[in-house]
Amino acid sequence: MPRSDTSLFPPFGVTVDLVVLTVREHALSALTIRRGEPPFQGAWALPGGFVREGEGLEAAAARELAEETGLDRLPVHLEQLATFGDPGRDPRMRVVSVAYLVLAPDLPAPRPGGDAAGARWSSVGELLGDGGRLAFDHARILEDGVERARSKIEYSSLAAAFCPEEFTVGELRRVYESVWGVALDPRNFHRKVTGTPDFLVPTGGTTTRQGGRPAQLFRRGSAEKLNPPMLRPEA
Amino acid sequence: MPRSDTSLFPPFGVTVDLVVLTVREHALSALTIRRGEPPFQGAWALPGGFVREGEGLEAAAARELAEETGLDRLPVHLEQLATFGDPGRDPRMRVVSVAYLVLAPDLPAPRPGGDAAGARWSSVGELLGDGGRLAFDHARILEDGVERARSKIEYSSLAAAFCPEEFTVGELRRVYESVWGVALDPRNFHRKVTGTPDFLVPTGGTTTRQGGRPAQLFRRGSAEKLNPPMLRPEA
DNA sequence: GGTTTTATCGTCAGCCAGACAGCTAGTGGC
DNA sequence: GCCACTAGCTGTCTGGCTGACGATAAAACC
Repeated sequence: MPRSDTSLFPPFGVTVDLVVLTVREHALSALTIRRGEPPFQGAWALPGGFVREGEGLEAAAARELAEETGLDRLPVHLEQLATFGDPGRDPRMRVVSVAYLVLAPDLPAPRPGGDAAGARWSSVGELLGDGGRLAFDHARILEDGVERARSKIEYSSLAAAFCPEEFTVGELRRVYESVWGVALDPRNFHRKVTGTPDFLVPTGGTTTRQGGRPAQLFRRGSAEKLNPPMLRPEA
Repeated sequence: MPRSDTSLFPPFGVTVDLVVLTVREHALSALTIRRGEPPFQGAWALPGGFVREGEGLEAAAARELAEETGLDRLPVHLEQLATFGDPGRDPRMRVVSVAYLVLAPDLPAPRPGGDAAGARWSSVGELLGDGGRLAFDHARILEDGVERARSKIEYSSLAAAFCPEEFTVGELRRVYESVWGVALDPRNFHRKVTGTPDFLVPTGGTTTRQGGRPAQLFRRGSAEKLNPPMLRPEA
């Protein structure tokens, strides 16, 4: 079975699929599009599409993200998630899909592009519950993306990717609470994040957009890892 | 650009590549094969090969592992690592490679199979240093696999995958020391691993194969996560 | 028997997280 | 203006865990 004889091996289609997560109204939410064509016509699916000739995988993911959401030049986080290639996962042909995870701040309503008949944000609870039937194996992909996000904010500063450029400690705490689905003690959380060097940089400004006493505004600091990590309550 | 029109999109070759790690003689080592055919004929590379029609990705990885090493039915750990698909990474055609990570106990010498002209274990230090030139982008893949292994033994019980079925606390400690390249305090390590519930199960036996006072033998317990994690010294 | 090697048990101080009290400074109702 | 309400911020205490390291135990080698 010489590896160099490439003609003996079957051609695959290669796609990228995007798990785009944000926090909206206290709920971790994912971007979905309504499919305009078969298969799964009319069903909701993760945005994605075929990788083009001569195009890198991450470049394809960035292109699809821009096409589906108009998210260009926005400071979002994009990383490879995993690859799904079970035979039969796409009824048309053998397709291997490289999934990417995108973490974004709360965005304006998405504008459908490409072949999508619609686009919207839905809470991952609904998408993964009984009601939401995602096309292909996209429920599985979404699950993996959600779990990656949940575990990654423990030991990295990635939670700030869900926040606008300037944010308060309380807003950051509500991100953690929404992603993990738990309540955190505001005082201990404050001590933790302000005590980690280079995690948050005060901008000097304050805001009262959450009501109550004015809160200091911060920007993301240079620290990328959280050591020791933020502990997720076991509950 | 309708997604359903599959004929417009270029065909890709899809391969799996394996980062097979073990601990030999106090050094984290990886399995490499010598390529018998162009491109990179005569160079060392990670084992791998094309995914077959109708074959799942993980199944392809398991098949290649068995072909290259005869590692069948052995209790090794296998997980997907990442996918590499830069245009031009394979001079023959557009190839997307799904890398898998395998953690195995110290094994007998590998027996080359398939199209390999040779197979051997080399320490990752040599492979990634100046001397070792791996074919394709395999150095990058190996780096990612090593980093995954290093971080994963922090918070999971995966380090035991490098040990034989029965092992001592000291042997497990030497695994951590070899993978991280640091020295750990034997007393604190002993307290940590024996104090974590369901991590180690005593078999009742003892051994002196490491010299010194006889040590208790243990088997892997049911715990898969280590909470709180084993801390890697920053040095 | 003495030395060496490795395993195992203890002790102690410091750091950190969880629990929780108390105070501050805005908004909005009356 | 006063008062409730909300949210931010500071501080204290305690228990658990880690790192540093002393001491003992049981084998092999000389």
